[in-house]
Amino acid sequence: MSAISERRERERAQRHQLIITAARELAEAEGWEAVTTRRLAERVEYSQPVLYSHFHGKDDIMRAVAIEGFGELAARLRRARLTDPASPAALHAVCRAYLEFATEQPALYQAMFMLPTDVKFAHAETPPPLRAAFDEFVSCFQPDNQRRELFAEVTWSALHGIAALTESGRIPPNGQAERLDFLVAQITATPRPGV
Amino acid sequence: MSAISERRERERAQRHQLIITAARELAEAEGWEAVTTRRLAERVEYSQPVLYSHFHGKDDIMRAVAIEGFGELAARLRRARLTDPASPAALHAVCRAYLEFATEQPALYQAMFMLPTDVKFAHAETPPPLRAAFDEFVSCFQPDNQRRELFAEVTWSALHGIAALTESGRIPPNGQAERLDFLVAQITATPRPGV
DNA sequence: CAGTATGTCTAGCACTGCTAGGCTGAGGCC
DNA sequence: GGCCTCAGCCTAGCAGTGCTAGACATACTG
Repeated sequence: MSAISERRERERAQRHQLIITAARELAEAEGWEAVTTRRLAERVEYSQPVLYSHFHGKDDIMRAVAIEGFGELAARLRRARLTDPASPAALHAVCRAYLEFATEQPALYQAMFMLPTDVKFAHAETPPPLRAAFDEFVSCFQPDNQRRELFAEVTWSALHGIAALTESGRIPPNGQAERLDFLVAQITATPRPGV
Repeated sequence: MSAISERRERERAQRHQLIITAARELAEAEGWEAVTTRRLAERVEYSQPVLYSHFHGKDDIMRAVAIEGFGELAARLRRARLTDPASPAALHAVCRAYLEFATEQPALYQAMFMLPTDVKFAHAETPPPLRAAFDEFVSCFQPDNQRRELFAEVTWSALHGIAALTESGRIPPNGQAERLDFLVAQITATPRPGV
């Protein structure tokens, strides 16, 4: 009984992950509007109700995909920051890594940052990987900087703006490098007094 | 015959606008997911197919709402810029006006900048009001600045990031003034050499 | 071997965007 | 004035959506 239920739980966990992966792949291939419960069920070779024995609904599946993405993003930003930890270079590397992440996996990025969600941000229940990703931005600034969090918040916002407007075709995709260079230069600049 | 068809055309135009306004109000009151063709038809007191004699589909109605918004946004940014045309103050005023616009009319802002659209941005077919809104940002920078467009693009992106992440609850709504002040200070700062 | 519990599926609900086809009433012509 | 035409509108319905109730089968338990 113990071994059997263990095996079942294992299979169940595998299927749980299978659903998440299938949703993610389908979204990446054809966009989130193509991810219907029917198509997803067909892809994992089960009937629709099986999805609902693992998740509360489609939103819940998308949330799971998003959380998976937060972990990957945090790892990627960390790697970028540690590759060149000198102050301005680190920020530049992290920002570039962020934009690359958004460009390479647009559907994943959408689930994380663009589609409606009830994942808590900047809150006690914030998923740790999400907090970790944000902290990578914070760590790019000097520890004695008392406004690091503000710096990080605005940097992240600006990157998200660039990523979101590019992805939806609202700003042209070329010239991304110039935008990145300019953004980092200004964020690390010393503001002229009296403004 | 002429007078009659003129009256008809007038009524038709009125109804066209009525649909746009109803969609906008409904979206603002209950969000875009509540704007269904049935509810919208009920609201304008016609049957569903009438909507399709004015617009190609729901997307087309949302596009019309968005374009209406571009005009209002452009006017608002222009007013803000001209109120205090001195260089850094103008940029600050325009940015604040942009964020206020996004906050006060979240559904309209969504239709303009967040929901999928096929409106052309930075393109020959770009709706003039949209181009005008962007030009308000460009005009905040000195005419001799050869990278004005880049400045404007990044400024706009950063504002959009702040607006989008705030609206979806991904960054907390308080502290918006600090973000605005910081952003404008950095955009107008002189970058330190050699970065 | 009977009974239970678990897991899965079929079928269906209420909704979505959208459209085909019929009806009605007003306009134009003799 | 009376007939015909036609534009405008509506009812009804299609295919698809997320989600669920209830039947069924399979596998474990006493």
